Amino acid sequence: MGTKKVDTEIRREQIALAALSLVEKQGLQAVTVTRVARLVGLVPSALYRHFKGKDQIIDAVLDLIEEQMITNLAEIDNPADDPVAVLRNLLMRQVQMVLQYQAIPHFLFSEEVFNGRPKRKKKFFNLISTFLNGVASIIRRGQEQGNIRQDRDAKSLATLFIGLFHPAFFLWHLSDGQFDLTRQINLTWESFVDAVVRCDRSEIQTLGWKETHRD
Amino acid sequence: MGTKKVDTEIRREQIALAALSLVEKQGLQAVTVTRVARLVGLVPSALYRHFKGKDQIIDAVLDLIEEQMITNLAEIDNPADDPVAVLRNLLMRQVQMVLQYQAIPHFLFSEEVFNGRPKRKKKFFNLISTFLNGVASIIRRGQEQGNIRQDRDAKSLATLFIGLFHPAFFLWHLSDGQFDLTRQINLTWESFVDAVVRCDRSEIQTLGWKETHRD
DNA sequence: ATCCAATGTGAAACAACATTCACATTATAG
DNA sequence: CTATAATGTGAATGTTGTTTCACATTGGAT
Repeated sequence: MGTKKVDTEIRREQIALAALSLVEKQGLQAVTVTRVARLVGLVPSALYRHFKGKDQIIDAVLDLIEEQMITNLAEIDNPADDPVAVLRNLLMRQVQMVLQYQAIPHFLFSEEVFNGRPKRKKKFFNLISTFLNGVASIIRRGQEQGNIRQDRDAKSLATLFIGLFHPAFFLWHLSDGQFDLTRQINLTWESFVDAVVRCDRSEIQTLGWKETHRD
Repeated sequence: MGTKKVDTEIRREQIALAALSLVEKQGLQAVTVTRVARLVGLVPSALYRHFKGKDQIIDAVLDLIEEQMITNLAEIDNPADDPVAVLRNLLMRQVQMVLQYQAIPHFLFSEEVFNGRPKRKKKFFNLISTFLNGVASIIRRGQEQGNIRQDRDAKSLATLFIGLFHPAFFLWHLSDGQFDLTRQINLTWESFVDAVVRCDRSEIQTLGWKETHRD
């Protein structure tokens, strides 16, 4: 049948987006060459004009996600703002991003994407590391400004920050949306602030607390 | 070839364990009827004497994991102990468990296990919920005893607790063991204590802090 | 208008799997 | 010892999915 010819660059994007939407609605196993092709309005073999194989389609989807995450981080990290507010903002962005692209937790919690593909796995690990470093540098700025306690390693606080949404996403994912994502995140955020911001802002101004709070 | 006959109950366990070890070493996609059978020393079709199909083999593996998690929780929750110490203990157990059964994060971060299998997904969600409730009840005890601050919801503190190891497991999983799991967990644990235990034990004894620490 | 490269098609190859089934072997109860 | 139920085997079947390839069509450059 006479399907209009479309430039390969556009087709590549269409294909990646189609794959992404399949992941969103039906999970990763739903991504078959046949289904993606049908969604784009092509015949399976046509995809091979634009991608060498299915693997590269998956890679393209990962690239889409990577782009999103990097953008999120970059747009938000304004050195002028209060670092704690920046973190709060970032947290909300992450939630929003996941609600918009439900495919992301599918990928995050999938393993077939990475297994037996060390290169891809490494690339994704690097992405996460970048994100983690970004968060850590925001925290470090907070520590320098005295908004965030200084007796804790910035990087491990960053890991704690990830812990705010990671399990929440997981539970949300597992419960098919039953779990109240926004509410939970708001609650755990408060606890994060408890842990990270100085105990009493009015009393102690510049000092961290060293070991006074522990026995 | 004359393979010795073995009672179905024992075979079932052998098969489940074989599947588990496959998941550990090569991930979920490595679990094929053929491979499991070879590992047990049987022919693929033989498995059907003991399981109705592949799905039930996966279910059996999930049961193994479930058993471990429940046991972990039950063995540790001794009402006589300091709740904070119990949590610390539980955290370490979780780490130990994951180090021993690497299959667990494979399952936790997998989706093909659950997708299109609402029943299994629900069952697993219930397992996690049970775990979460167990943690929450430990926390609640701590709040009653005054070891844990009372101005936070026990359940959301439990979610925060999960956040201590969940992202760490993920990073560890993704980095193929590069990520220093134990170290990270120890660090985030300290922050968790910061967030959850009263600010200064010597000063405030029975009271939680209400809203004094925030603006 | 013609030609050529890019894009699209349909059929077929093929590989990996799960599952079934008729038949073989083993263990054991009687 | 023998009958019988449980367990094991090998071949076959059907399905699903990826990929290849020869051929067709399209659109634009000349």
